[in-house]
Amino acid sequence: MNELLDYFKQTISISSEIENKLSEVIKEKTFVKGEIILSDNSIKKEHIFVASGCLRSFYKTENGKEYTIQFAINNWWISDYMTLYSDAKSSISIESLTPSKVFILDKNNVDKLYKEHPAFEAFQRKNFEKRIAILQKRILSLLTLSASEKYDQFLKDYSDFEKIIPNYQIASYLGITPQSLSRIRKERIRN
Amino acid sequence: MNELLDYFKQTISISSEIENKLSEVIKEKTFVKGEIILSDNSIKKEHIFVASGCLRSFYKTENGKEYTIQFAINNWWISDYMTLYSDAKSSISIESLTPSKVFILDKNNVDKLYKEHPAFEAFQRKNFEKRIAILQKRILSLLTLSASEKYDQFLKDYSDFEKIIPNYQIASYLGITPQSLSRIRKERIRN
DNA sequence: CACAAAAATGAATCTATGGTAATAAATTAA
DNA sequence: TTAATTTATTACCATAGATTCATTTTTGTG
Repeated sequence: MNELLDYFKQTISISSEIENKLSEVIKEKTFVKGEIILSDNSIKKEHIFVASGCLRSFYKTENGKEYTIQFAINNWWISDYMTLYSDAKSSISIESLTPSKVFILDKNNVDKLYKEHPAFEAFQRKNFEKRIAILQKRILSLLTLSASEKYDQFLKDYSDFEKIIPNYQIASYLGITPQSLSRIRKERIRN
Repeated sequence: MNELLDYFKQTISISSEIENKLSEVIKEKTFVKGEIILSDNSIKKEHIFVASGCLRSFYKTENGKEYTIQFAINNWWISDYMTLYSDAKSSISIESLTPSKVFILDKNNVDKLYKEHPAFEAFQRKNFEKRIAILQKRILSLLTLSASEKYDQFLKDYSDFEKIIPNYQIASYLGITPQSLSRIRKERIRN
């Protein structure tokens, strides 16, 4: 059972020839809760597809503070886009918040895939368009919203799995402290 | 003289047949300083390429506050990505900060282009990768940096044309008030 | 279960940045 | 050039959210 192939097949038709090739380059891995999938000193250029479980990508400052870039569940991609697509050396880690199963694709293999199968390129181009819109929206949120409003937005955007994620990580996604988030939550219970 | 064609030709080879087709769908427009290129109630889905001058895209809240999403000069793209690529109705405007010359491509025409000429799709896919890395980087800046540090980053990222942009717009890009920016600048002169 | 570790909450300051308002400087228009 | 308008600066007070530190609650493990 390969959820990634299923995911592709939802949108593009895949010949058995392509399917075989894909199966060769897709690496399936499973992780336990808390396990690190990609560490911040890695130079690996990989695309990560989540089949099950919940993952988180985050940046860690010199003094140990963590900032969450993204959460991801079933059928989401999560990767270190700065390492993948720019020369900026980033220090992003990806960890598994729950037991998880992921499929990992090496950048080189994906690049080959684009060349050999234009349908993948089109597929990915559309994916990227969606991602750009999402990132843009997040930037606007960060610019315009208060802590409480950002939390609202988060609850809406991640309603599917908000409950799995510890509050201190939600706070690190919103750019606020766990204490602030706690205060906001308290306020809400009152009202 | 069509700078957009030159821009394409830097990366992909363009037959005279494609060139003709492109010339048909590329609309050249010039704007004076302060002119609005795309207004926030427009539903137009357009890609905008800057040939000369400096443009700015921004979001305006109900109470009139402006938040700058992006600046763009020569050979940059600037568009309302949320309108282009998601159903989220956004209220983004694009204005010309200087006299400018731009090329406008309708979304439909671009989509056709992808279908008919895979090289464009590949080209755009790579563009999008870069853009994703840039947006990711901005999100990290907004999450981790102080006002002063964000200003530093801005001066680095936009060093080419920092001087053209009024400070109150820089402030709106950083997510701070003009007064705060002024304070930061004063500090720097002192030191 | 019981203990240890991690996470969440709470309360008391502190501080960076916001808001307001007045003035000065710069730009634009006449 | 001058007047009008826009932008930038300054100062003073207000406040959202940070920081610090203690306490409680939850989660994980032998």
